[in-house]
Amino acid sequence: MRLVIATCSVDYDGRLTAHLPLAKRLLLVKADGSVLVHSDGGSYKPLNWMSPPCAMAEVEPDDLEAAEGVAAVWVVQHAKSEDRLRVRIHEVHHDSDHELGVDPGLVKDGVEAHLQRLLAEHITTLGDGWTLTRREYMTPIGPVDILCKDARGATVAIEIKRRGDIDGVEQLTRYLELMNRDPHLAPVTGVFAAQAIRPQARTLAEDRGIRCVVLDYDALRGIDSSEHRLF
Amino acid sequence: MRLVIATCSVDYDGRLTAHLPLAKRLLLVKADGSVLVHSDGGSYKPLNWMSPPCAMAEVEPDDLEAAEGVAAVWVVQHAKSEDRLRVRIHEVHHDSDHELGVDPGLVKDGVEAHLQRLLAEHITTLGDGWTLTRREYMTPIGPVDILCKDARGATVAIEIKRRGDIDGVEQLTRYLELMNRDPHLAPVTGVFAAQAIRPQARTLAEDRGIRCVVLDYDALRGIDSSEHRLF
DNA sequence: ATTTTGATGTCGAAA
DNA sequence: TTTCGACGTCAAAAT
Repeated sequence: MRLVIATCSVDYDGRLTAHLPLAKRLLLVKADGSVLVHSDGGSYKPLNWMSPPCAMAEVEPDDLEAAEGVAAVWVVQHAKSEDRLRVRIHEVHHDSDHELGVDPGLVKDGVEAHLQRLLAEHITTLGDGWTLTRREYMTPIGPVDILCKDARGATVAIEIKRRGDIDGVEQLTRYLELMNRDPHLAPVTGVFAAQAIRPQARTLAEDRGIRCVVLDYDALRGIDSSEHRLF
Repeated sequence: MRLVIATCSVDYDGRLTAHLPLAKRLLLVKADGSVLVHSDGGSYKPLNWMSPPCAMAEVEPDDLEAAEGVAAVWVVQHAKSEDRLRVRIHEVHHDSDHELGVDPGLVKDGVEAHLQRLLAEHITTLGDGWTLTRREYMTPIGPVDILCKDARGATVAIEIKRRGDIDGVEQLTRYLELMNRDPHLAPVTGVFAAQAIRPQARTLAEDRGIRCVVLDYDALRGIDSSEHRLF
């Protein structure tokens, strides 16, 4: 990985045409030849870039560029398309190279899916005598996370979110409206379960007669006997 | 902008939970406090990151971390949510700081918009006697780029793309189907106009009776008297 | 290999 | 401020 801080202008031509006026920026050249142009702000998206597979070549500035003070020109050409990037470097403030090796990669915990599985396996945490009917119960407008029955045998639909927000309550409400129109299922009550429930979401849910449950991920995981240290 | 090459592990906790095992990576700290973690490959998207507004604080490793060889810990906390990033640094291989200043920002040439304006102003390039009805003609499923009439007075819908691809033909087809169900408009024919049209897209379009037109941007701009060197 | 779907999407414009 | 759609979307899963 090569890191260059340089005063430069950049032109991209491909699916669109874009231009970056002369300014001081970070140029990041990765081992696969891809190039990122970053400014000191904004989001993680570079101002301009070239994705792999591509090749970076340093060429001599032409007469016009030389006259404008361009010291070096990078041409980055995509291998499979006509996309290309032209970086005109006026001044280099920093230039260093670093050997990084292959990255082991990101591990994403599917928290919502995991919560659903844990809660389904321990449905009695919602109340004694509760029984699981099924997970991912399909309806015409999408799957209900968990369908179960309470101690009295009444049907309950559960919506699970990592963060309990208004839109999750709205989603559960739509399911409940639909299911309560089905005489085989009605009456169906709702449970809104999340690791954290925002006050507005709680207010809305309770106003609609939906019970709110805050899930303790670690506690659920703790009582899960099948959890024998997977990683 | 601070550039650090370090052997580190990273944990993100927020909308999801994610973990990066110990490896040598680039840590990029921007002036606004945002942090990007990049490996030497992949796309322009970092392995992990924190978007502004956020604050980065360097804290002492706890006993457990110290025992594992952690030399320093960065905690990056988002200002408006519970999202946080924890970077455990084992070894620093490079650390440099650079003053970049404010970036003048990206200039995107709105080529498609420009093409639309130019073609609307020179609609007769499609045929003598053709007349413009309007640009951005609204339908319930979106705006038709240009609506016009041919020499015989029949309505024509034009879809304009920089690159003529299958999906552009599908889009125009949807418009034509809809408009031809309207007795006030029907019959409506279609023109698919682009700077370059892929063979598959041309085949599909012509199979559906849609005329394909390759636009010459420079020629259209050349005949445009209003184009008096804007930049 | 191709299509569809989700994203810590991001980003900008319109309402 | 919120909503909506497009993106140089990208990337993974499903077909």
